[in-house]
Amino acid sequence: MKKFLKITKVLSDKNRVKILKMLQYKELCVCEIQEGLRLAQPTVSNHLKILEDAELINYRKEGLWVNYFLNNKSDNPYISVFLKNLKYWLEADEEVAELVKVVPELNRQNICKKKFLAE
Amino acid sequence: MKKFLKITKVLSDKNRVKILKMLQYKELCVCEIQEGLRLAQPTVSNHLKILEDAELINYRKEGLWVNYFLNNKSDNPYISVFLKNLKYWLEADEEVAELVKVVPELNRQNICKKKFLAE
DNA sequence: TTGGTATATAGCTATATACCAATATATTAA
DNA sequence: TTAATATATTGGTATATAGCTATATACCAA
Repeated sequence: MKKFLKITKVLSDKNRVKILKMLQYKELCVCEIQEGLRLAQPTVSNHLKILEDAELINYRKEGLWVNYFLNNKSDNPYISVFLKNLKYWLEADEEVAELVKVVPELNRQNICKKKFLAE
Repeated sequence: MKKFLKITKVLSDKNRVKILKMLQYKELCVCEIQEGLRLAQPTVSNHLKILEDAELINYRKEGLWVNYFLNNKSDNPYISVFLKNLKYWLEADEEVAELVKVVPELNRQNICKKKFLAE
């Protein structure tokens, strides 16, 4: 029961679901997700930690960047079923469609450069 | 997105999931569910309202009793998929197994009589 | 080492929610 | 109508959580 509730609770937040939808398209680092969601960086990091703790996503480090990706190979049935369903769920959602449209264009160098230039 | 989040939020509470598992076996009135969950009656009513608002369950009135049942015929894919999966999910869960074991024995007359005699 | 940058953690606040007791409502029987 | 009973609603409290700012950590380059 605990495992099931953990997944449903994690999936009951709009921004976490959005992150999962973004990650369907490619591995993303924190700043790219932040750029997509327009949230404060610690807020994004916290959501990622929650998703990772629930084993819905994993990450690999690449220098300063931390790349997050979907845990599509989980042997937890809740996780695999949810992730599979999410692949086609919410595709028609306006907000999600808007969001994933920009995912291919997200570029960490540009984003970080933007931050730098903003000062 | 709203519809999806409503379902996941509703399903992220242990007692609400337990109610759905109980209703797999038969239609139940509020006092029978209360007897199974050992919660205060208003708490149970509130959970039922939340489940009904999310269209995961429906009810029909039968005199003083209100019988709740699963909305297995929903055309909302989130609802139908979740309810279908729940049919076999959590069957091995100890707490759920313990709970559903008593469902066939729940008897509204006895429960209400118990309440009466308890005074 | 030091400086710079991406991410993580800590601490706080505002809001949401699960629970209960008390009360209100709805239905039936007398 | 009045009494009895099953359920719903209201109001209060304790806990959980999503967001933020400020700060710490991790990693790379010079």
